[in-house]
Parts: sequence; C-alpha cells; structure tokens
Amino acid sequence: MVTIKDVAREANVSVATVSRVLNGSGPVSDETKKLIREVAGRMRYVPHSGARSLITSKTETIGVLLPDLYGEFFSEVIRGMDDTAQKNGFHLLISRAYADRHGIETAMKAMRGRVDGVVAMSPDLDEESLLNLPSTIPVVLLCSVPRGYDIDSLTIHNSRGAREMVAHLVSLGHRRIAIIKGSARNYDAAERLRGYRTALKDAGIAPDPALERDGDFTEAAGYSAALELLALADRPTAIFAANDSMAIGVLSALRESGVDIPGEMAVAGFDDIPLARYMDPPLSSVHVPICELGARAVEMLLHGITHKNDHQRRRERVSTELVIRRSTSAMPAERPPPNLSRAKSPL
Amino acid sequence: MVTIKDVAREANVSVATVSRVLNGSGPVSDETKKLIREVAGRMRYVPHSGARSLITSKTETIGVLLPDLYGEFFSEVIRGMDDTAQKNGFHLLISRAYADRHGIETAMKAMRGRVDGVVAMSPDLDEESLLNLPSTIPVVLLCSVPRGYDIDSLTIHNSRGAREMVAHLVSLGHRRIAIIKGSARNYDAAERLRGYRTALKDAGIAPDPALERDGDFTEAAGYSAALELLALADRPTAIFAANDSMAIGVLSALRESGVDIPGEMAVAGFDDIPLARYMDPPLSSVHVPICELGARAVEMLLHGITHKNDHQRRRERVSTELVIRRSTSAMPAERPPPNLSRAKSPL
DNA sequence: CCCCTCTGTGTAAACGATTACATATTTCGG
DNA sequence: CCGAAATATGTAATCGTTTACACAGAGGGG
Repeated sequence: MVTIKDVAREANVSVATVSRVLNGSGPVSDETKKLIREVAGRMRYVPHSGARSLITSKTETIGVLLPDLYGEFFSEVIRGMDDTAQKNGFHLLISRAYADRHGIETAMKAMRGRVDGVVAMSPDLDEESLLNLPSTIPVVLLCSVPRGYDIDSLTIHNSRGAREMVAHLVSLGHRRIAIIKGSARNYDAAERLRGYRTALKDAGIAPDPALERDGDFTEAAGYSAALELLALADRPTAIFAANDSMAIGVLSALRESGVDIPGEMAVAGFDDIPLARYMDPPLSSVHVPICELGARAVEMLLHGITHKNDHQRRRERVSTELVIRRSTSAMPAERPPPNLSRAKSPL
Repeated sequence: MVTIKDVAREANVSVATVSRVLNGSGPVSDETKKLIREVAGRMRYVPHSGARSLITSKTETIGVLLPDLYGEFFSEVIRGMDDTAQKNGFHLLISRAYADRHGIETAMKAMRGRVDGVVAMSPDLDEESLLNLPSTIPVVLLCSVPRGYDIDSLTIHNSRGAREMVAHLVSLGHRRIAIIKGSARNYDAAERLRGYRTALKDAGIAPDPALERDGDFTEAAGYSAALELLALADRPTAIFAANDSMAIGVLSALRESGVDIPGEMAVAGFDDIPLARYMDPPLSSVHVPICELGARAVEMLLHGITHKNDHQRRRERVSTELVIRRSTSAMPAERPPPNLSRAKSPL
C-alpha cells in the first residue's frame, strides 16, 4: 500500500508538500504541484482516510442505528439519508441493533471514533436506554421522542395523519369507526391512537371502548381483530388500522366473511406501503414520506455536527398525506396504472 | 473525550498496561486489572476505533457498493449482509454509487482506509470499470460476473430459474411461450433469456423471434409488450416476464383487454417480490433468496480478508425456487393467508 | 549462590496523515 | 543596497492506539 511518504520520496519533496498539494492548502510552486500530481497519479496513491480522520478528528461518516426493519421502510429511509449525506460528502455506517438498552449502548460504543454523529431509531420507546446515551457526539432520534428532553428528534406527524383519515371517514357519514391499535409500547402507535380519538371528539362522536381493539402491527393481528369486530352486536361501519399490514389482514377477514368493502365496511390503513394500491379493493391509507424523513434527519444531524457550539436542539415532524382509494369510498374503479416511476427493481 | 492516556494517568499505570487489560493481551496482575477496569468504567472510557484501526490495520468494517436500488431487494440484501457481518464482529459502510466507471472508482477511493474489503454490485455490467478496480483489498462482485476473470463473485442462478419456470409452462401444455426481456446490458436479464431459450430447446420448441419482446424491467414495459403480444396474429398462450414488475404490467394489460388469466394466457414473473402473491390472480414467479445472497457474499469476503494469502477465488451461484400460483395454473383459489412472519413493518 | 525463566510493568516506536513553526530564498519599497 | 514581507519548502509534533523491547523482581533448579 503506497503512502504519502512513498510519494514524497519518489518526488524528492517532503510529506508536508505532498499533503499541501493534495489538499490545496498552503502555497506551492506550480512546478512542484505538477510533479507531485504526476507522481501520485502514477503510483496510484490514495490517501488513507482513517489516518486523516485521526488527526483532523473528522470522519465524514454518520452512523445509522436501526432496529430490525423490513422492506420498503428500511430502503427508503436509507435512501433519503444517503442522498443527503453524499451531497455533503458524508458516508453512512449502518448498524441494525436491538432497540434495548444493551443493544444501543453496544452499537454506540462500536461507533466511537468511526462517526461524527448518529441517527438512531427506536420506535418501541425505552426512555432509559435513549436518554443516557453515553454520547459526546451529536445524535438525532427518529420516530421515538421522549417529549421534553433536550435532544434533536424527528417524527412522523402520526396524530395529524390519523386524525385526517378518521375525519375523512366521518365525512363519508360513518359514526361507528373502529381502530385496530399498534403495540402498546410503540410511540407511533400511541400517536395514531391519539389522532383517532381527537378526530372522534372533533366530530362529537362518543368514544366506544369496544371499538378500540388491540393489535401489534402484524397482518395476523388485523385479521383476528376484524373478526372480533364483525362478531360485535353493534358492528362498526368503518375500520381504521394503525398500519397497512393490519389493514391488509382486515381485508382478508372481511373478504372471507363476505362483507362488502366499502359498502358494508370501509377500511383504511396507515403508511401507504406499495402493496396498498394493489389490494382488492385498493386500500386508502396515510402516506408517509419515508425518504424525506431520512433526508431531514441527516440534515439536522449535519447541522449539529458543523455548528457544534451554537446548535439549537429541535423536535421536528414530517407531514403525512391522505391517500383515498376504493376501500373507503366507492369511486369508479381505480386500476393501478403502469407504474412508471419506481418500478425498476434491479432483478 | 477521554483517552487511554487519561485512564492510565488516573490509575497510575502506563498506557501499555491499560491497553493490555482492555484487550486481554499480555500478563497483568489481578489487582491491577481490577483497578484499571474500575477506573475505565468510572471515566466512561471508550476506545477510539479509528486510532486502533490505524495501528492494527484492521477496520472490521466492510464496504458495500450498491447501485440505486428500491424496495425489498435493497433491504433484504443488506439484512443478509449485516447479519453475517455482525456475527463476525464487522460493520457495514454503505454507499450508493452510479455503476459507471467514475462512480465506482470514486466510491472505492473514498473507502480506502475505512474498510477491510468491499462487496460491489453492478448488474448493468461495465467490464471496464469493474476489472481494473484500483483495489488492493478483497472484493466480491454481486450479480455481475464478467466470466472467466479471477475475482470472487456471487450470482443468482438466473438461467436455471428461468429454465425451470419455462419448463413448468411447457408441462402445462403451452407451446407458444413469449418472453419479455430485461435491459440489454443487464447481466441478470441476459441469463434469464438464456434460460428461457434453453428450456424451449429442451422441449423441442422452435424459437420464434416475434415472441421475444424488449423490456427494461419496468411495469410500463411489461404493459406495452403485453399489448403488442396480444396484437400478434399468432398469439402466445403464455408470457414469461423477466421480472415481476413487468409481469405486473402484463397483468394490467391483459385485465384491461379482458383476457382470462390463466385460461387464455398464463403469466409468470421472476424475483417473487412480496407483491406477487397479492396480485389478482396471484403471480407465479421464481423466488430469489435475496437475504441469503447478501449473507453469502459477506462470507466469501470475510474468507478473503482472513485468509488473504491462500484464498481461492470463486464464482458462486445461489439457487432459486419455483413458486407456482394461480397465474399459471387454474388451481383452487389460493387466498393469501395472514402473513405471520414478515408483516411486522415498523410503522 | 548464580543464572535462567517467568511475571508484571514501563518506554518508545510505530500506523499515515495534517499542520504549526522554522528556515531559506526571492521580491520589493525606500 | 538593506530589511521586511512574501513565497516555497522542510522538520517535527500530533492524533489515540498497539506492541516490540527493555527492565526489575521473584522463584527455582543446579
């Protein structure tokens, strides 16, 4: 492996001069510049970023701590982060870790000396583990915001999204609207529930505990919760699932029970995963700009890194968007049109 | 930031001793061990991995160079890689790069001194850029194998998968089987085409150029290619799309044209993306073990890293699996059952 | 009792870069 | 023509570790 010393020796100059040429710092005669560039190129010299980091104490890398995620969400959030990172000359060091205290601490330690800052996500909030992060480096929290703590964080505007969706159902004339909740300890789930309740209140509808069913974000949970709701003496006319996976489970259950959608029962989800538009009927959902979420998180982090001193900590939220399809309103058949944009999957 | 020197001073020993205790190297008295551990813990000392790497010349990080990927494929391949990497104490440095010469070279340079090896993917093969990688570090190529070069590589067994799928169509009695091809320069696409042709040959069916339509892996391409096929005087009775996205486009086109699937026209895809089983009718496809692909790539790379000297270069292929659903055979309705495994998307 | 081995510890040289400071040469105003 | 300022380059310290080598004291075999 050729080092800066090798280049210096070959060009008969000191390492300092080589460094100056390659970084454009300090004054060097045009002649020497040319020579060094030529030699470095010929020897295929590539600076050792590790060594550079050590002395400059900048790694130009940001750490990403994610729980075990699947599918679209993972890809999109990474895409958003990488775009912004790359635009600013930064790299991404990714680590999937358990969201428990030990997992996070271990991962954070491993990142010491490798990254300039960390974006961490831990939706099943474990305040303990997040709050005394042993970090002297900037951190941005994603989707899990112990409120009121002095730490940068970025969340989906869950409550507003849920509220809008339920308001939409109300506007269609529904009065008995059920919700299938997410895991109890999950921050996003809690917020979506809050939005649901607010919307009912807005509409002057008395909440009915029987219409709030437990769930855990899985298709199976949606499936069984739907069956329970159907068995109710006083059935709801609409079901709002706290995420699309559960909504899909609901669709299966209703279909098997011969319930007409949306005529007999309207169904809505949250997330707007790619599957949603392909359901039968296509599923109304709350679209989450995942990519943007990642991008914004990195922006916040980079600000924290560059303005280390005068960096104002913030809690931010990214907005969602209502996507109405046939599962909530009997519109003229919306056939998924050939998807021109993102369909180009590599294989 | 507390360093090893701070700990040494506080404990009244030399840095060497601290290092020895923390790494379990060399002999240290139990008494001293205890003391140092206590002090290090109290001071919240965390070793600086960057500095360590510099002297040991091991970063315990592997670089991942991926083109601009979407959705499931990206997540799954990363998951597989991260699992294996973590199991071996390694981290993942991820970079999305253009698959052209410049992009790859830039990315590779940026990784110098940050990683011990690189897994690179570039399905639109650009032999030039891949072959004279300026790398002195181990590299494993993913899904893009300029044959016969001395370099580690891992591929999907595309040709066999395609061959099996077409053989399946033949076994159902089809003789006029069309294919919608992928991008001309794409390695996977070329191999799938090869498998298709082999299968026809196996069955003693003369190839018909009119049945080989161009495509580019997008839904839109599948859609229009299907319309062209329908307009043919001598229509095929089955369409094999080189990936699922195009197959989905085909389904749309056929549905709109009122063609019965699979009665009038059988349809098959490749990849088995999660959407496939939710199509109407559910789409037969060739399942690709993406996660395993990533895992195996990292295994190969790690072998190359640890056995730097006596490492035998290999070309490997991971096997696919035929998944037959209703789009190729009129079986009793296969309703997607509640998906218990992976459905738990985070939001 | 001497020498050798083993244990426990410290000193200092790496690793590959950046950069403050020193030095030598040139330029130029007065 | 002198001294200051500007230009070009080199020397060496530094970042936070690991580790080869040196050394001191203890224990043991001959």
